[in-house]
Amino acid sequence: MSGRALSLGDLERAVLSFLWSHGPADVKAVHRAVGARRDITLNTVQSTMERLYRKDLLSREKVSHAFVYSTAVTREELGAALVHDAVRNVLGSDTEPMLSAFVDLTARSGDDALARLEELIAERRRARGARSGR
Amino acid sequence: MSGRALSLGDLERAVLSFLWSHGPADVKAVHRAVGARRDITLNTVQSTMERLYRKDLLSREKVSHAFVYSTAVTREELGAALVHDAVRNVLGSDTEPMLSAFVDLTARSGDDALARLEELIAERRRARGARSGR
DNA sequence: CGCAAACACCGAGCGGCGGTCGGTCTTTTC
DNA sequence: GAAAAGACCGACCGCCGCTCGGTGTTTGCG
Repeated sequence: MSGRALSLGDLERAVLSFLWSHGPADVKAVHRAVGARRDITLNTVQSTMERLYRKDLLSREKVSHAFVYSTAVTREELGAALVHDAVRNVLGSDTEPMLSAFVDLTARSGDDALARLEELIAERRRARGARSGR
Repeated sequence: MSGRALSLGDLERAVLSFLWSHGPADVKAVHRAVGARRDITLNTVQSTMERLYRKDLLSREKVSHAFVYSTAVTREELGAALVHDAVRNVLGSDTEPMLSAFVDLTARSGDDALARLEELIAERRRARGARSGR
C-alpha cells in the first residue's frame, strides 16, 4: 500500500484493462492484444508495464526468462482509490459532500440504480451486522 | 458543458477552494489569500485564474477595469464530475461496479455514513418520486 | 560449449500540462 | 495627458506518460 495521487495514462489503462479481463500475461501477449491497434513497439509496452510495476499496480513472476505480469490490485480497488482521491482533492474530508455526489451520480443512471444502491447498502449492513467492526 | 478529463493542479484547486468559501473575488484578493503563503507573484495567480476561466471553471465580470471572478461550477458539481471521470476511466460504463465502489467508500467512513447514504437516497427518491424513471 | 534468439533495462527525446514570471499593451483614473 | 492598475502574451521549468533504440544478460538450441 501507498500510492498517493496516482495518475494513469491511456496506455497504462489499456494494459490494466487487458490484464483484468484476460488473466496474467507477458509483455509479448499484451503487445499483441493492446499494442497491435496502436502501431506501438513491443518496447513501449514493456516500458509501460514496468512503470505500472513500479507503481505497484502490477506484480510479476519470472517464468523461464520472461516475466509474466499480473494485476496487483483489482479493477474495483483501483476504481475506489481513484474515486477516493477525487473526493479528497475536491470535496474534502467531510463525508456529506461525498455522499451527495454518490447519490447524484447514481441518480443519473436511473431510478433502478438508486434502488440497487439501497440493496447494496443493505447487503453491506447485513455482512457487517453480526460481526461488527473490522 | 463539456469537459473532457479535466485535471487540476494544486494552485488551481486552492484558488477554486477559496472562491467557493468566500464568494467572488478579483485576482488581487485571491493573491492575498492564496498566494501569500506561497511566495507567489500576483501574475502567477492571474495566469492560473485565467486558465481556470478557459476551462470554464470560473466566470468573470469586469468591474471598472478589473475582473471579478466567480466559480462557474459548485464544489459539488466539480467533485461529481471528477468522480464520474474516475469511474468511467477505470470502472467502465456498467453501473454495478460504480455502485459497489460507492458503498465501499462509504462504508469506510463508518456505519453512520452508510445510514446517511440511505437517507439521502430516500430524499432523492421523494424529490423525484412521482415522475418515474425512464 | 558456444552462439543466436529472446527479453529486460537504460537512456533519451517528445509533447502536454501546471506553475512561475517578466514585459508589454490597454484601460481607468486623477 | 500622465501615472497607476491590471489583463494578456510569451517563455522557461519540472513532471509525467509515451515512444524507441541500443545494450547487456539470460536462455536454450545446435
